[in-house]
Amino acid sequence: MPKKVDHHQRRVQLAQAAVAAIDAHGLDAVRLVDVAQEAKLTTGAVMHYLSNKDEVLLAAFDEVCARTLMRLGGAVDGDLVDLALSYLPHDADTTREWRVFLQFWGRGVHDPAFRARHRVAYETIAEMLRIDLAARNVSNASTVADAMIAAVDGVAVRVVMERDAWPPARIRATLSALLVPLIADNRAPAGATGCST
Amino acid sequence: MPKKVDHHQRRVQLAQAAVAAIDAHGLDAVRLVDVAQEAKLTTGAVMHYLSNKDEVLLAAFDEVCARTLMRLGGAVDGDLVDLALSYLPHDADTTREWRVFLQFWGRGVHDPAFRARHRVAYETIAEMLRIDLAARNVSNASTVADAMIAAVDGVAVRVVMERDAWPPARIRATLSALLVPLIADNRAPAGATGCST
Amino acid sequence: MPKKVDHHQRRVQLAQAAVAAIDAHGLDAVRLVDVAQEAKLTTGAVMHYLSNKDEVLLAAFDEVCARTLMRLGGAVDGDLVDLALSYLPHDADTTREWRVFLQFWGRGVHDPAFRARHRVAYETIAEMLRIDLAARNVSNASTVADAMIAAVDGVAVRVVMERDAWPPARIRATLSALLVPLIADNRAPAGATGCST
Amino acid sequence: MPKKVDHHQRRVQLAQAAVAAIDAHGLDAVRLVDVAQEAKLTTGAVMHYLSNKDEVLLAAFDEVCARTLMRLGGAVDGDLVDLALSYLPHDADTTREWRVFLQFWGRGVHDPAFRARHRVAYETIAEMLRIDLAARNVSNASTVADAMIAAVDGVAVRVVMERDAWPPARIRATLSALLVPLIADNRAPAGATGCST
DNA sequence: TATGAATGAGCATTCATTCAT
DNA sequence: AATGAATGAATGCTCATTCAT
Repeated sequence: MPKKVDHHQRRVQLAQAAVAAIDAHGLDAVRLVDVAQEAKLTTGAVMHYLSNKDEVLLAAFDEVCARTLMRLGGAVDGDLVDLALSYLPHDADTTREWRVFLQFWGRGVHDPAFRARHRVAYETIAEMLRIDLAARNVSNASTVADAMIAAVDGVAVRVVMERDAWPPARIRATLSALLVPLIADNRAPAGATGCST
Repeated sequence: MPKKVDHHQRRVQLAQAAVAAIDAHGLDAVRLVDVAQEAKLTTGAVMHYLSNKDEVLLAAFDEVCARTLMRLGGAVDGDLVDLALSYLPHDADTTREWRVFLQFWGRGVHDPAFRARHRVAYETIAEMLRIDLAARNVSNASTVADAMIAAVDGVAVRVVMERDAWPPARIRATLSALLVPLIADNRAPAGATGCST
Repeated sequence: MPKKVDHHQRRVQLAQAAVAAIDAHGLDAVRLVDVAQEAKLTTGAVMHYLSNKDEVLLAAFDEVCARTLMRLGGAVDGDLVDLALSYLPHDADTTREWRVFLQFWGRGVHDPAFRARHRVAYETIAEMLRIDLAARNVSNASTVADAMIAAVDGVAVRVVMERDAWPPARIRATLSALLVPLIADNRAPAGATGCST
Repeated sequence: MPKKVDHHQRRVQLAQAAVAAIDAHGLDAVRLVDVAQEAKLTTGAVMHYLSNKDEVLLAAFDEVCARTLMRLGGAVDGDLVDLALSYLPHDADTTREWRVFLQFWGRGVHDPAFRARHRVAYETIAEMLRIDLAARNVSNASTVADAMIAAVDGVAVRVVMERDAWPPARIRATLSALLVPLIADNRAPAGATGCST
C-alpha cells in the first residue's frame, strides 16, 4: 500500500525548499539537486510533484509572493511609512524573500511565464494598497499606490545589494522623504496638493 | 607584422556585443557563442581579449553603467522630473540598458564581484545627483538623492516588467507624485521638512 | 527501488576499463569517452562513480598496482630469477600492465598524487621482497631488494619499448647476469662476497 | 633584407627550450606557447623551424639523447660503477635530462616515431658500452651491456620518482650490488659464468 | 511512491595551426 | 623572418530528465 501523500501540501513544502535553495545558491546556479536536498528528497521525488525545473522555480516564485501578500494583509494598521518599512527587508525572512524576489525580476525580463506572474502579483498588491489608501482618506489612490510600490521596490534594491551601507535609519529617512510629503499632498477632502493655505 | 588591434577598443566592442546578446537571450541563457556571433567573431577570438565568461559579463555590466553615467552627465538642465524621466527607459537604447541592468541586480545578490561594481555605480550616480541638487538649492541632498534614485529604480522595474501597462503618462504621474512634493519639501533656505506648522 | 549497484565494485570495473583504454590509446590521449566506451557506459555514468578524469586515471593506476602485487604474492616459490621473470611482461596481461605502468612513471614526474602512489607501491613490493629474501637466507635484504627491483624495471623498459628485439632468451640472459651473482654474493651465513669454496 | 638565421642552430636552440619547457610543465601538459616563451619567441616563430608540435617534441627527445651520449662519450676512464653513477641523475642537468627522458618512455609506448628513436638511442649506447667493456677485458659484452643499462635505468626510475628516499649512498649501494659481482663474474680470460666449477 | 542509475545534450575552455600583414 | 589575430576542433564536466526497479 503506497504511502498517502497530500500532493498540494508536498508542493508547498517543495516550493519552500526551492526558495531556500535559491537563496543559498542563486537563481542562476540552483540545481534541482539543491532543491531536493533542501527538502530531504531526491530529484526523482521532486519530479513526482513538479514536472520540470521551471515548475519548481515558478512554485518558488508563487511561494515568495504568497508570503509577501500574507505579510501585507496582516499589517493594516499603523503609519503608512511603517507599513512600507514592514514590507522591506528587516529580518531573516523578509531578507530572504527579497533576495529571491529580486532575482526573479531578472528572470521575468525574458521569460513570459515569470513576467505574467509578476504582473499578477503587483496588481494584487496594488489593489490591496488602493483599498487601504481609500480607507485612510487618501485621494488618487491608484497613483499613490504606484508611487508607494515604486518607493518600496527602489529602496529594497539598495538594501539587498548594499546591506551594510543601508542601516535602518537610512532606510527610514529615504522612505519618509518620499512617502510623507506624498501622503500629505494627497489628503482627500481638502485640496489635494498639500499644505498650501 | 600582423593586423594591429587596439585591445582596449576591442574589449569595448565585445562588451557592447555582450550587452546585445544578454538583451536578446537573457543573462542566464547567454552563451559565449551568442556574444561571439553578435561581435561577428568566434568564441576563441573572444577569449583573446577577455579571459573567461565572467570577464565578458563584467565587461557588459561596465558598459551599461558607463552608458548610463554618460546619459546622466549630459542632461543637467531642466526639471528634476524630466531628468528622472530621461533616465528611465524611454527609447530602444535606454530600454535595452535597463533590461540588462535589471538582470545584473539578480546576479549581484550572490556574486560579490557584481555587487561591488553595483555599489560603485550607485555611489557615482548619487554623487552626481547630490552636486546637481545642491546647485538647485535643494537641502538634504543626500537623502533626496537616495529618494530620487529609489523612485527611478522602483518605477523602472515596473516599466521593464509591465511595459504595456506603463505608458508615458503613468510613468510621469508616478514619478511626479513622488518627486514634486519631495523637492518642494526640501527647498533650501526655509525649514527643510516641509509645511508642518 | 532502482537497480542496486555496488559502488566499490563498479569503481573497480571502471578502473579495469580505464587500464584497457590507456593501453589502447595511450595515457596522454585517452579521453573519458574511451574509458566509458570500454566499460559500455556513457561519460556521465562514469562520473557517478569517479568524480573527474584524474580520479579515473588514479583508479587505473591503483588497479595495475593491485594486479601486480597479487601476482607477486602468488609466486613465492621457485628460483629468484624465475620470480623476476614472472614479474616481467610475458603474456597479454603482464604486457598490458607494464605498458600502462610505464606511462604512469612519466605522469608521476610532475603529478604529486601519482608520485605518492608510486612510492607506496614500490615500498610495498620492496617489503614483500625483503621478507622473501630473508626466508631464503639472503643477507643485505634491503639492498638486494632494491637491486632486484631495479633490474626488473630496467629490463621491463627495454621489453616494452623494443618487444621484437627482446625475446625470452635475451630477457632471461640479462636478468640472470644481474641476479645470479647478486644472490650468490649475498648468501647469508657464509662470507657475503661470493664464490668462496 | 631579412635577418639571416642559421636554421640548424635555431632548431637546436628550440630543442633546448623544449626540454626546459617539458621539464617545467610535463610532457603531457606542455603547450607550444611554453616552448616559445622559453625560447623568447612566439609560437608562429617556432613553426618556422619545426613544422608542428610533434616535431618539437621529437627535437627535444633528440636533444636529450645527444646530451646523454655526449656525457657517456666523455667519461670512459674510471670504475664501471662510477661510469654508471655519472650517467645517473646527480646534478641539475642530469636530473632534468632524466626527468624528461623518463616521460618520453611513456610516449614511446604508443608512438612509433618515439619508439624508433628510443631504439636507436639504446642501440648506440649499448654499442659504446660494448666497446668499452671489451677494452676492459669483460667477456659477454653484449649481455653485460644489456645488464648495465637495465641496472642504470632501473635505479634512475627510483631516483627520479623518489628523490628524497634515494640519497647518493643508496644509489651507489644498489648499483654496486648489481654491477660489482656482474663484472667480477665476467672477467675475460678465466671462466665467464662465474665461480661454478 | 520513491530511488538512483543512466543518458545525452550543452557549454566553457584550451590549444595547435593557419595566415594576413 | 616574425607577429599575433583568428579559427575550429576537441574534450571535460554539468545537469535536467528519463526510467527500470
